[in-house]
Amino acid sequence: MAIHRPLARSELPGDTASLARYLVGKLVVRELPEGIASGRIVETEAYVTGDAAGHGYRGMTPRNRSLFLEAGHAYVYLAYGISYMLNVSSETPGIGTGVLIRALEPLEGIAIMRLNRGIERLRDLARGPGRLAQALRIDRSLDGLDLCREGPLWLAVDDHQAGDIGQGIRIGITKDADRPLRFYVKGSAFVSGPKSLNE
DNA sequence: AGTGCGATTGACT
DNA sequence: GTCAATCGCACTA
Repeated sequence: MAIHRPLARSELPGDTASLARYLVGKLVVRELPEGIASGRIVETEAYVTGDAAGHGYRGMTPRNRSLFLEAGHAYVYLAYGISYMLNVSSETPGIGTGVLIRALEPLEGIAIMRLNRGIERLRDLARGPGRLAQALRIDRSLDGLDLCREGPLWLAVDDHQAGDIGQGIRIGITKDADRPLRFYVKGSAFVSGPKSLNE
């Protein structure tokens, strides 16, 4: 497998929804003591300015401060006391917006991911934000990390041709639930969510 | 200091 | 299909 070139901060689209679409087809690369684990992003969601569903909606707090970093930093939080969620901060410093990475197509380090998840089935290793974080052993210790440079976790380009990208409503939220801010690779078996939303 | 609630998952009917 | 698990944290007082 070729060396992974990190995404340059300068090439990230400036607005959150555009970044969410842009990240579909890019790579998430995780360096672990056992080796590299990586996957292709197949599903994202944007949490934009003025969005009641966004964690930055009510201003900065100890939990969400990473969301207010300049674009390309990790915001990791624990959902439902059970699952960690990986987000990429977007826009300019002081703006609390970001992109949730919801699903990956596993590429490298699949054996590592299987161990981290405790399951075998390839399709379920990183299909869903909590599963993805578990597969890559992502937790709050990675919160605030710069994802535009090599390190324990980063984003990289992929020369693979991305398939058609669909757009629709986000999963699992109750506020501002009708906004079409979810992006996914049409027809991918590695996308989460109900079949009716993945066509 | 107390309370209620999730950007989910997996187990179960 | 339904539903409980589980806990950090934002919010109220």
